[in-house]
Amino acid sequence: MQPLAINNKTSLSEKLQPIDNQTQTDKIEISLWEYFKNGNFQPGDPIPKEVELAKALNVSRTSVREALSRFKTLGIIESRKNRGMVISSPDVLGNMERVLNPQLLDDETMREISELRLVVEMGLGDLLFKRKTDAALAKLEAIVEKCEKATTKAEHIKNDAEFHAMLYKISGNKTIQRFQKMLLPIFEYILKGMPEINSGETSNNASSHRVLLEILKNGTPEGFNVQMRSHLSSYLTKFHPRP
Amino acid sequence: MQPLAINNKTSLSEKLQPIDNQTQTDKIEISLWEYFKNGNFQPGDPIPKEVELAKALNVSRTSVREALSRFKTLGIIESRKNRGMVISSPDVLGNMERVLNPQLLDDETMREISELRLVVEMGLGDLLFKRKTDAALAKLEAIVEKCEKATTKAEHIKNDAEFHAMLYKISGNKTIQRFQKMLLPIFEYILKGMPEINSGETSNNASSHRVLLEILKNGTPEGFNVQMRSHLSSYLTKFHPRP
DNA sequence: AAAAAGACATATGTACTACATACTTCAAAT
DNA sequence: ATTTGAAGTATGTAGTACATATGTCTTTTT
Repeated sequence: MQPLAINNKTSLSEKLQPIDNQTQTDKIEISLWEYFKNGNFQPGDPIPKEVELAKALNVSRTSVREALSRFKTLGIIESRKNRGMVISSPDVLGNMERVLNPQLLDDETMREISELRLVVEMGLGDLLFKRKTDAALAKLEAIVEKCEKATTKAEHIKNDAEFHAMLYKISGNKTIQRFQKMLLPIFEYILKGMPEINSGETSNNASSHRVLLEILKNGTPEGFNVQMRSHLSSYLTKFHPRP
Repeated sequence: MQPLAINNKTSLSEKLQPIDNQTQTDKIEISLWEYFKNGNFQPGDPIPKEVELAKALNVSRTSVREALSRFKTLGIIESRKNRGMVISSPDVLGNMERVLNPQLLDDETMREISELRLVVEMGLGDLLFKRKTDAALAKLEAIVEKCEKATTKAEHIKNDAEFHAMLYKISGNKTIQRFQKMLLPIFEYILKGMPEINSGETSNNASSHRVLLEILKNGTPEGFNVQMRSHLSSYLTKFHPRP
């Protein structure tokens, strides 16, 4: 009945390794990771059949399937009916996209993501100058003109989105383009929670767009960044007003 | 035996919709998505038991488990032995992280990711000025001094990484910090494939770091961005030398 | 009466079996 | 030679049984 003598000066977690709390499937997942890594598998390479893996690992096909299912979810393997399973090239952003849901994320994370969005946009100048073409600039100009003609608030918002979307397109980087598009809903969700920002600031966006366009045509990356910073500063100063 | 009369002028794919090629599990996944969305589920909320879901959807528990397994992999739900399953707050970057593997990604994607990394870094100025503290600047200065004293190439590389890591830390945005850290291996992998870049340019990094530090202390975000751009320009010009 | 111990119930995890389905391959037929 | 058909194969789905961990309730102990 006497309790075990314990040295209270060292934390328990230092002395006690957590008992094998991993599920069978977790272990299999780890084993497969190692196997794929060491085997130097590349996209297109076939992997052994489920039953073979089950036998080799001495576990049931059920558990192997569950582990493989995780890889499938991440897009690391693909399976077709008879061909078996093959390593595939995952969609880097796809997994993130499925999870970017305001309902699920906490506010802090979403604010940080919104900031990231702004940071990307502010750092975009060089790519734009590197990749801009006359055709692209013409399209951008058309959008700017639409911006200037817009009257309702809804129009302003829509055109603003279009303007920025066009910028990403000009960047010539599809990953960045998709990334920004993904982040947009989060950004807007956070903005909705900040009433101060929705006030009349939409009107000067139009002129600001015109300036950005002109700089992009005849200016320098430095100038563009400066202008973009002031274009977005109203957002940035509102984020994270913490000490 | 006579072949069916076909209007050859319109392609088959326009007239024939591809047959429902979704697997049972796919359908269940979609149903569950809807169910979660409409049910306004939030992290911590419990979801029905596997058998109940199976009954309600009129499918086997096996398939329901596979669908749920996908949500678990994405971090949208968690399961504990008897408590059942609960909605959870997913790790936005975690899923991306598991997939950022040079072995699996194609070169184009990795180049785009490397560019994204640079873009983020170039857009970071404002956050740094917003969040910098004397303590943080002191730490940064210590790193700069280490940079200046470094002699071997390995030291240079290590110190350089440390300098930039400290910048992200100062940004006060843990998501961005993690994001950059994730992207680093891809960035370095791409760099390895560009021999021109590895040449003597490491030496002037040290002085460049000193300048960045001084600007961060007494300068402006604009000035910082300009300097950071020139600090990174050697990388940027090498990326994507396409028409 | 409070606390500890034990028994029971429950939901997920694992295993095994059986069959369905889609795709490949190869042989036969026209 | 092209098409048709049959057999084989690996994944997908279903169902059953049991293991295991956790929570709950009851009983016992002090």
